[in-house]
Amino acid sequence: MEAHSMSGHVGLSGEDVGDPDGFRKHQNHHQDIGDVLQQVMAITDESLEEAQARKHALNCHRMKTALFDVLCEIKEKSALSIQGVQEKDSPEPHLMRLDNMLLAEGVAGPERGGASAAVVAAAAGGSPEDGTLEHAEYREKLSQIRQIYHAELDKYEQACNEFTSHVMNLLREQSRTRPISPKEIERMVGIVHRKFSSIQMQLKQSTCEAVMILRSRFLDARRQRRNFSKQAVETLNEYFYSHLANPYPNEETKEELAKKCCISVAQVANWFGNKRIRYKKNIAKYQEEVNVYAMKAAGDAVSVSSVASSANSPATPNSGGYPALCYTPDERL
DNA sequence: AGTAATGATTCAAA
DNA sequence: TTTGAATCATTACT
Repeated sequence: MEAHSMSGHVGLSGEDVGDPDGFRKHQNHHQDIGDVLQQVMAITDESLEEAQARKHALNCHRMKTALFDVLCEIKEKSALSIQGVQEKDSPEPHLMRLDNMLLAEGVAGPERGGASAAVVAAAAGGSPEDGTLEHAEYREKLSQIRQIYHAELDKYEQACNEFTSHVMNLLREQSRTRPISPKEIERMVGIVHRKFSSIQMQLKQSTCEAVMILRSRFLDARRQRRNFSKQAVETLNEYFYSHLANPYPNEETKEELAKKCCISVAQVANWFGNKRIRYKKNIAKYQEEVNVYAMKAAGDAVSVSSVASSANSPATPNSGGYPALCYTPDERL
């Protein structure tokens, strides 16, 4: 009687209240289900063998199909909420950036020579011939990073696959006792993959950092500075001091100077940038240079005019110590 | 060795 | 984008 009243809420919908047989059956079922649930709840406290045995027993239980149906029903109802929590597939712009960078640095993607290193060297304004020798060590280190990167990546891939198949086996096994749709398995696999890809991203991140450090260590142009030739400095100074009022060569002039000095336009721009600020900072220090180049310019003018007008003018004083070969007319010999 | 000179880079401002 | 300013890292010199 108490059982009846206790479980009244279940029996309310039943039309079999007056049916003793049906009632008995119902009661038995309730007790049965209670037992089964008890067993299920206790399963975590048991040893593995016991649990396996219990699982087997449950699978063979006569109520199993009924339980399964109940689970299916519950799942059906909660399916909506699961559908609502659809995983949003974020495109991961950060990951894309890392990938692109690794590809650009030659860490990811196909094996290749020091193409990127050469490009970087050229962009930095170095002369093209100094590339290969200086970058041998760089390439070696880069390939080390590359090797480690790929080894790690493979390891992660393998671990991911192992784990995925493990999870899938587990789910398949579980699908015997509870309803699991392929979609759910797919979702779990997706979660696993995302976890592993986040680990991969860490690897990519640190690889990127390592490459950046390596790059700044070896490819930084400051580390292989070569002074310009005397002739180049001469040419640049000539322009600078003869345009002291406005030492800002336009693009065309820069190109011209670059060609004359066998350096890049960027280097010309650098030189003028440095020269302007350093001159301005300490004009007194550069006064001597000002005089030297002023005299030179004057000397040039005289020399040119003398050549043009009369071949036997008084010898121009070669005071500045500038290379005579550039200015001495051949007819002098 | 210590220091000055020098080419390159970075970053803010115009 | 270009420039100025500060700074870095190397080379040249004493």
